[in-house]
Amino acid sequence: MTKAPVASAMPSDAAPAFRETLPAKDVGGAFENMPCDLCASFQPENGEDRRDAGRRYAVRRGQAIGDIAATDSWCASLATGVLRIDASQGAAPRTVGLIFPGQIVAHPFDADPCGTAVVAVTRSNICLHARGDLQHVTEHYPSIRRLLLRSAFQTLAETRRWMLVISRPRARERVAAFLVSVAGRFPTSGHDTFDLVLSRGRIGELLGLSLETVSRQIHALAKAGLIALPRRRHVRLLNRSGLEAVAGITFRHPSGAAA
Amino acid sequence: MTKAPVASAMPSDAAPAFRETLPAKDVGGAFENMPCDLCASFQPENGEDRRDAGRRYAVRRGQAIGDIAATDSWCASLATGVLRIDASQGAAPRTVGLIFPGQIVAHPFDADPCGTAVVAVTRSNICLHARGDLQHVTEHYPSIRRLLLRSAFQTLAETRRWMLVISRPRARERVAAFLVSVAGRFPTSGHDTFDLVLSRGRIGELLGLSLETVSRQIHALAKAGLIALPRRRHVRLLNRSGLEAVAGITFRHPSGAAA
DNA sequence: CGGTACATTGACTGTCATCAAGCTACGTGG
DNA sequence: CCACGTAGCTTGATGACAGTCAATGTACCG
Repeated sequence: MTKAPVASAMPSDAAPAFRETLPAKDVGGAFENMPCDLCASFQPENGEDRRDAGRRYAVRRGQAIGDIAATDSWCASLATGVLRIDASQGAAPRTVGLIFPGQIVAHPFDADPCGTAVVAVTRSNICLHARGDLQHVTEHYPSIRRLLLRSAFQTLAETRRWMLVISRPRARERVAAFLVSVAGRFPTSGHDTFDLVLSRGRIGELLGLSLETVSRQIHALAKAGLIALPRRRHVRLLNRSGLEAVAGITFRHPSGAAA
Repeated sequence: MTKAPVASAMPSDAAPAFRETLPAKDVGGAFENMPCDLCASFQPENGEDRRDAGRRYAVRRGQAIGDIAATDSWCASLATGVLRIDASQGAAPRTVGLIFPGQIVAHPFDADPCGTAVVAVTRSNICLHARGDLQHVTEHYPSIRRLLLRSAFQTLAETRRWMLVISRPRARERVAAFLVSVAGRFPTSGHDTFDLVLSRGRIGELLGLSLETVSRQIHALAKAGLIALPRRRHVRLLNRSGLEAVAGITFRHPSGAAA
């Protein structure tokens, strides 16, 4: 959690457009004014000032949210893109979770137990509340506070569900569970083809497998006719229920396409 | 999360003594009036009514907190004893986490994603906030609210740390990490001997190992001179730093003995 | 056009799950 | 108090599976 390379663009006003940490040309205007879950819950009729809403940023692939926030305490709502959570337990950082659009990711308020960093896996648009801002908002805005608390417990429950996946003895089941989980996350995946987002190595980290095993299992699932592999990082579901049967779990996400 | 066998003793007043779900003779008076973390944070000087504090219960071994609360939404602070969190992802319930004294355990506010139950591993004393109570308290008591939010993120961080442990390829490391973790939890363990709390089988669930492997690894650690096994479920640390080295992690818990 | 990061494939070894049998501790009831 | 039953634990043998090492292959980047 270094705070060294501060994002190039610093927030200056509260207009609801994504701030840039990218060259301006890379920014699609599509997400400007798009309300994030946190901001959408502001209730002006209750005297809540919309200008206290978080500041929006476009985040580069590989960029850490912590660097943008430039404080040790922040919270963000993900509008588009995918983030990953890396935990560095002393040694090499390992990916321990993913954040998909609609989810809220909060960085521990006081102490960071093991050094976790939140990094953009793809180009992402976030709505960020930095330290002072966040404190002020959670004190005075019950709706935000509720949402944050609820999100925390939801994330906790999901993490526990992942523990069940990871503790499976067979690699096949874990990989299948990962695929089902990611597939269920993409609202855009009407046509059953989706981006795997992570490299084989990072999938391995997440599942507690070696990258070779991940590769082999993905291809084994393809040979079994459950999925197709149009590109290296893309998967098409040929038999979703079959895949869920292998995974032993049906992931159902509140937001996004039904699993 | 069945709500069938409601605890025998129902809360009736707000006196700060542990309510009984046990025959009265089994109740030590030692914990009466002992403040739980949640209640201790009440600030009467700010107009917070201490009578809104949670109700206290002594919980039998094997009893589910959900049965006592008799609602689908509650939160409890553990004074003494150990609780376990069981997640039943469709099939057989598996233990996915432990709760030690000083920790707060909250049951999801609205939806329970995978059916998790919180069960007493040993005889425990808890301070329980049930549904309506909880909502009222979190609305009107900033200190409680803060504590709850903080606790949620802390638990999340710990759960993520467990993911790192579980995803280790070697069984030896996982078992060692479990021992180090439990050892660090007991404030009473000044003499380095502690109760393992869980059966081999449940440890296996938690670590994603078979019970036979757990047994073998524990004995292997004993043969290596890192621990001694005075009784089946008791462990004495002979070489804590050596054990931590095998585990690859030093667990440090905010409350309880230093790791 | 070369470089780099990622992915695949193969061979081999170590570890762990599984099956199976016996053992210990503990509680219950005769 | 002892006999017995059960649940949990230990120990062994075996085979499948996943990690490791290594080499090759492929896409994407400048």
